[in-house]
Amino acid sequence: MDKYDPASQALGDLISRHSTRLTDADTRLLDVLVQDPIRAAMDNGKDVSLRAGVHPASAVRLARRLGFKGYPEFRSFLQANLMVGGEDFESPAARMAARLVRAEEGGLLASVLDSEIAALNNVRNSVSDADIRAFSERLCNSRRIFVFGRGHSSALSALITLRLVRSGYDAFNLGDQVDQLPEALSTFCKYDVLWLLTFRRTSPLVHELRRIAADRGAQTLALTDLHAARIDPAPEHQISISRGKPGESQSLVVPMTIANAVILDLAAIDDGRSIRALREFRSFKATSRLTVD
Amino acid sequence: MDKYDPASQALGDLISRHSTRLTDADTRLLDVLVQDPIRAAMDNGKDVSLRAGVHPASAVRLARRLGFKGYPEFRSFLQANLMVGGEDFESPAARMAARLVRAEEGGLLASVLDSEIAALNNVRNSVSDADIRAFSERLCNSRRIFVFGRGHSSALSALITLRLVRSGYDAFNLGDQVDQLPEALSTFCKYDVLWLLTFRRTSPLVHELRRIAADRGAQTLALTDLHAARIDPAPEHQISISRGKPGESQSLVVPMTIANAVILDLAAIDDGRSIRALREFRSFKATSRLTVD
DNA sequence: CCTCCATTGCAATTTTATTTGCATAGGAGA
DNA sequence: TCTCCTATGCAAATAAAATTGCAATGGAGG
Repeated sequence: MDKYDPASQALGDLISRHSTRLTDADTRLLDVLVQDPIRAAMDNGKDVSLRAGVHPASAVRLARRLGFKGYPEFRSFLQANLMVGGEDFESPAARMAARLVRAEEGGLLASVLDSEIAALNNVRNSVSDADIRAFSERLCNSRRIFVFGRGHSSALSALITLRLVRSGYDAFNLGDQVDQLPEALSTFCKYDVLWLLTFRRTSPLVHELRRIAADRGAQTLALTDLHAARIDPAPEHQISISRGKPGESQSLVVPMTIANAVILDLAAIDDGRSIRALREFRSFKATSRLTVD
Repeated sequence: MDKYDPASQALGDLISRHSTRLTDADTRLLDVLVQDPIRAAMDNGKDVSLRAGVHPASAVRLARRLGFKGYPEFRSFLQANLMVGGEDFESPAARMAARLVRAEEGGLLASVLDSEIAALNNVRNSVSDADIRAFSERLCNSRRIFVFGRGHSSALSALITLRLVRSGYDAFNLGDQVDQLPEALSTFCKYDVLWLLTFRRTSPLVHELRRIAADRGAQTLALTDLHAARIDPAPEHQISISRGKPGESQSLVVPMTIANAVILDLAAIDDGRSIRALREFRSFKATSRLTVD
């Protein structure tokens, strides 16, 4: 890595240009600032000066000496410099703006693609591997899995169910059998897992299902967006997707991708169960006359 | 007052824990915070709320709802979180090292996201706006639309059908009614459109459907990947996705995104038909007791 | 249609951060 | 030693941020 931290670099410039006029308190402050540019960019003048062992007034005076109107302006400078360098520091907002510009001059497809890509990138900020693992672990330890989604989400629940079944799990798509819901629900037990999918408005049915699951001790996993997320009592684990800016993807791409990650992780932790089931399914398909796929 | 250990609790956890009590203003704020965690950690409550388009008071209230004593304490939490989870910080070298380590020892979600994003980017090379338009024009001029997909694709065909119906088109998911296939097919006519979805292996059923459509003069649209068997006779229009290297995304994200683009384009060329139908559907949903979504 | 309740914005208030006037300490030069 | 000058801390003043009471809004349920 041939680059220095942009903050200390820019600050270094500033320091050398004013080096003749720097006092003792200034030096101690700058030490602290250079040592930890991140904290420096976040902390207020009081905290910084306390850490430097000088009076808050000295922080203000340093800022003015360096040519800023006051301490807040100095801190803004420090913050701006933190973001300048790394390509991964380009703010999501800036990235988004760039994409929007491109979308305007490009066609419809490009703009849809950009929007989905932006949404996927946002997932990095709101979902962690630990979330994925929490889902897959509960699925792995379950006896049966019930998946439920209405509206657009029903397509997703069907897909998830299908994939889980192919991975060797006893999965059921509750959306397929709304008329037999009572029958299915009456057998809920604490070894079962309920996987809810809900975005935007949350159907009362979802609440009812969650309540029943809670009563019978079944674990509930919820994949939702921030807008719809109001399930009570709270699910054992919930992944909430940030809704993004208006006009940004509200498609199922993001939840589907998260579901895919969960199912993939499941294969990594279930000691070959998924792999074996998939292999078996494949060979069955090859020898059977049924044209499934 | 609940305490959260910054080292182990992510903002995402926090959100799911409290998801039952999140209001609309909360959601908008959290969106802003999640989208740009770095700025979020630096900005004060006023700036954040302005960017979220809500009143500063709402920021305070969110912080309290999440269990902090006030906004400053919440911001401290955000800052601490950045440092812990944030390979973003430290020196650039350390940042890079941390990222490599993470990529090697898992980062499952990141790798899934990367793979999907790469696949979406590939679409730019293999699909054009003209392709999208070819699909949407034929759909627009059709009397009825029959959508068909098997296996994983059946989830996609269900979704496409649902969206077309909501956009005011007479769309039918043939996958839903395999047992009534003959009945449906016998009414095929030249004003109908058959939309086929097939990836990897192509089911004989698909060939049969295409043949029937050809016999009866119905137009056929096919959304496939390059691995799918050639359909004979060739569909009136076909979009073939190049699926990347093995191991790269074979999910439905790409075809779903293309379908979304088609349906979006449809709304752009059908003189308000889609828009009106969607509006009507929305108001119907609002006044009806049915909990569809 | 009305009532009740939750949510939100506004405005007033409190709290915190920043700035400045002033006084003192230490150092250089007459 | 005295004077002048700069740097610093202290404390008061000012500005900004955070909080809270209150009222208006809108939606759910009677």
